[in-house]
Amino acid sequence: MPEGPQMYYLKEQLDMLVGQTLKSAGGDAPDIPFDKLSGAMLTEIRTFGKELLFCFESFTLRVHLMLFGKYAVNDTLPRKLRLGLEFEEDDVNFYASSCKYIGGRPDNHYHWPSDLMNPAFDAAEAVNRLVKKPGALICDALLNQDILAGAGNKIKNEILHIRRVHPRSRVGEIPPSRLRELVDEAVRLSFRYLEWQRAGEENDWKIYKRKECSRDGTTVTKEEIGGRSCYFCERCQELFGEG
DNA sequence: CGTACTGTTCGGGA
DNA sequence: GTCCCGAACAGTAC
Repeated sequence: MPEGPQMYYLKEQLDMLVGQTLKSAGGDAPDIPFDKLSGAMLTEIRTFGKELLFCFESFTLRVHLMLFGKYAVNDTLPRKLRLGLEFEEDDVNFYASSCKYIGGRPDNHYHWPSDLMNPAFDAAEAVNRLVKKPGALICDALLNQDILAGAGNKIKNEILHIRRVHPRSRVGEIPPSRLRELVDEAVRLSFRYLEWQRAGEENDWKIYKRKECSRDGTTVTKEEIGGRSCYFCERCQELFGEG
């Protein structure tokens, strides 16, 4: 369940842990001093893009579900435990995910204005980061977590379709105003995605994994560009430059 | 039952 | 140093 909005939703489901003290921690995640964590109080849960951050007074535990990560709240799954956190009242277990120990508070490790769902997100700054990669394919740049933390392959394909930009376009060939539209759309779609989850609704994708373009009915082209699957409409998405 | 996939990191070679 | 590629990780749906 990897894109930013899903992690944000998971944070909401776990917020009842804040204020609780860690009774024990375990798992096979490397480089985590499990024996030194007990007794710490969870002060806050944050997200940065696709990362979930358990913030304690003097350290932070970072969880990234990658492609196949699984978790269970007040429950276990029949597979190898990567990171298990047992609090006074509740517990949470992570499997097949990337879990790391970060000394200190997360503020020293993360640039919050890069995170699409953070109140501090700065769209103009994000456009500037894009502009600095003129030779990159737009479909790659949108997946770069240093540029837009939290954007995944679904959000990428959807915003390119909504804002009518062909995935093979080079960033440097796209007018900055159009880049700004893509960035703003990434934020908008992230929060819409969050609302779908809160409401328990299915995602209403307009191009991703569809057979026909939801706008004009053109057969959707599926092609691997820049190493990831792109779904797009040859008719309504504009190619900037030679691609 | 083979294939694809919401993701990232690492190492090697040009 | 940079860019690009493939491998590795690993669970489930179709």
